[in-house]
Amino acid sequence: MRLVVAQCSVDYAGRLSAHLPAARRLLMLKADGSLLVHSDGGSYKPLNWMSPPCSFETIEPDEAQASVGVTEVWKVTQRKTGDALIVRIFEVFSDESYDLGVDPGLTKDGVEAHLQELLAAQVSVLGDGHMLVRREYQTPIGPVDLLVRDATGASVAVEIKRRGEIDGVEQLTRYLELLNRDPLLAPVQGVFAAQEIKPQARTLAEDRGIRCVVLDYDELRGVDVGHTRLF
Amino acid sequence: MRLVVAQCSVDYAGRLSAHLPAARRLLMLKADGSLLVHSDGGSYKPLNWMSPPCSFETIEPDEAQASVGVTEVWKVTQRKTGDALIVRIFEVFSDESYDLGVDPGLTKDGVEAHLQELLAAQVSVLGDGHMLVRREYQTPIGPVDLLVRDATGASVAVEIKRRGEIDGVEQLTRYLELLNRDPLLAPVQGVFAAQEIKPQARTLAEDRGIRCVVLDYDELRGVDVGHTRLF
DNA sequence: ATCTTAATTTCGGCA
DNA sequence: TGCCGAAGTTAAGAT
Repeated sequence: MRLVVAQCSVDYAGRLSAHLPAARRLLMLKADGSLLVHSDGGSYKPLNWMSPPCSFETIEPDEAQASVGVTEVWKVTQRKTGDALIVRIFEVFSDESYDLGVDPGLTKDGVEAHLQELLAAQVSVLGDGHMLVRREYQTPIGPVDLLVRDATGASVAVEIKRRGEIDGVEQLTRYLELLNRDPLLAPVQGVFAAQEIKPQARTLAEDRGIRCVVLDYDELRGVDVGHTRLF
Repeated sequence: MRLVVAQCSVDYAGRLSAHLPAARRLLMLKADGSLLVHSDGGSYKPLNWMSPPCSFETIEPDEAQASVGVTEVWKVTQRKTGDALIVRIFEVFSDESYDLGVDPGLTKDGVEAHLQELLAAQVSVLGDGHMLVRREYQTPIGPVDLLVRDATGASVAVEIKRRGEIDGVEQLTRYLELLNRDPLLAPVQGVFAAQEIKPQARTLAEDRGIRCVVLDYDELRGVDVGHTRLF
């Protein structure tokens, strides 16, 4: 990894056009040729970048550029899409390279799959007497997160999301349409379960007779969590 | 901005849990206290991070940590959400700070809003005799991108996307359902316009009687563009 | 390889 | 400020 702190301007031409006027920035050049242009604020997204696979080359500035103070020009291009990133460097404050090796990678815990697992183990959260039929119940248009039977034995299709938005309601609606054609299952009730449900999604869901259930992750995980604390 | 290259392990506890085993990485500490952990590959997304606003503190390693070689512990916390990132440092290879100042920011050109603007000015692209009624025609469930009348005077609702996927078709379907309840507008024809339309989206749209139109950005922009070339 | 879906999404716009 | 939708989304999993 090569880290360059420099006064520079940046232009991107590809799926859109973008321009960064000259300023002091960090240029991060990764081993795969990709380039990130970071400022000293904002979130993790760079001001501009080029994703791998891409090729890096350094160009001598032409006379016009040199006359306005450009000492070096970087050109990073993506072969496939034709996207190009041009960095014009006016002054370099630091230029260091490091060998970081390959990263062993991240392990995660607590995403949607985990929510599904927890809810499957406690479908009674959805209502007294509910029983799990199957997780990932297969249909021709994709799997329903949970298929459940309520206390009366009626079928319930559950769509689980971390954040419940309109997309999820549409998805569940398509499943319900299909499941309700099956005489062995129909009538199938829909339940939209999420840690957080957006008002628009709730409105749409209820308008379609789909019940909304807000999930409490900590509660699902159990009171006596005993999960490792970091500090 | 402080750049530290170090052998370190990272743990995140917040909306989910995540762990990075010890390896050589770049730690980017921004002026707002936010932290990015980058490896020497992948795209612009860090392996792990903490978004602002957050606070940074350094902790002395306890005996157990010191005994396995931890020389320093960083703790970055977000007040609001309670998220915490813990970086355990084993060895520092470089530690440099730079004053980058505030970035003037990015200017963009060529996104969806621009497509809508261009198409609004040339609705005849949708068919001979088409006339624009309104851009961003308001409905109770959100604005329709373009409301148009065709050569016969019939209403046409246009949904514009950069990339046309199923979501967009669903969105347009909801609008059409609503607009067709209005006797002053009905019957309203739907047009799904995008630079690129995914096969599944096209199938769904056509199945619902929605016409698909592929937009050519360069063509909409006009032949004599005269846009600045980068190289 | 292509497509679908989630994301600690981030980011901008508008009410 | 909160909500909603787009993004040069990126990234992971399934087909």
